[in-house]
Amino acid sequence: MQMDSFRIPVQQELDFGECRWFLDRNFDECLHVINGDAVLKALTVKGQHILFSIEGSGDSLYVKILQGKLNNEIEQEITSYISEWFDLKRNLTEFYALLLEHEQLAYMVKEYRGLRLIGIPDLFEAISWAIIGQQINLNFAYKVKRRLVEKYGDRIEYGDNVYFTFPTFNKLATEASAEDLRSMQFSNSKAIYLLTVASAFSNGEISKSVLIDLPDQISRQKALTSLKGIGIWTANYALMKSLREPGSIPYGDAGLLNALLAHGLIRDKKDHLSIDRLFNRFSGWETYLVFYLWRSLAVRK
DNA sequence: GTCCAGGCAGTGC
DNA sequence: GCACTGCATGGA
Repeated sequence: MQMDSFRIPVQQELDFGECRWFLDRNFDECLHVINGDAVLKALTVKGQHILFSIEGSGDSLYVKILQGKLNNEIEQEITSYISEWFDLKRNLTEFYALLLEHEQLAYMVKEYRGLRLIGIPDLFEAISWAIIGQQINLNFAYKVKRRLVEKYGDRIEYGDNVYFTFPTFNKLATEASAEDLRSMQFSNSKAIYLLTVASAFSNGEISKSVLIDLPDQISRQKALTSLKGIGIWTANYALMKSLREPGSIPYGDAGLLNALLAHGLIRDKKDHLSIDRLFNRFSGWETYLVFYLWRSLAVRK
């Protein structure tokens, strides 16, 4: 019998249930599916359409290939994708120590322990998702993303369901027009932003490795914000989710500000002093703090 | 009708 | 550099 599965050992503290729950949060997510204890995801790996499921089991993740052929190369690619996605290599001890020192936030250690900062390994996807999410509520943002993904992403059918991958920049750069995006309820400007970014990726002007090769966070930020439609929020969101820059705070984020208000950590949304002071206490862990604050906004069913 | 949502570009100092 | 203003698009 063919073994289409493998395990990824996890050395760090991980509560897969917490992560899985965050991946859903009652939103209409189209890029993965929660099925019982498992998370199902489609990816194009080395040109091959792969559908896999992940389950947490003790000190490892159990990955099963549901569609596509497993070989060493594919296993490596998927392993590194999952490792990035769930930030499996980071030791959170220091972050939890900092949280415990904070009166209003200490509870998070107990509540959310083992929740990893869920990332978006594909930089183009991270930026696109940020652009879609600019200044609109998340429910609507997920709807728009679904339309985009269902039209331009790769599809994999399995069982009674269809699974999608995020569209490639080449596909969007060559096949999508502003009018196409408008019909999916992109605003005029966002349609332009997305196409601009797609062609910037397409002509090699920007990519994950281009950014990684830059000397520091500031220059990465500048490289991103030089593109029309990418402001500080979008740039830092992408750096946080895709490059995992620990200090890339998505300043001005509506959810972040609401969470800070809800915890009584700022007087109002312009209380920049308190925000800076808080993040200074979490130096090196700023994005983890942002992520846990976002987590605090989501309500369990 | 009003307010808000995981903002951005432009302007004025 | 910063604060403020207009703008865009829906949803509650």
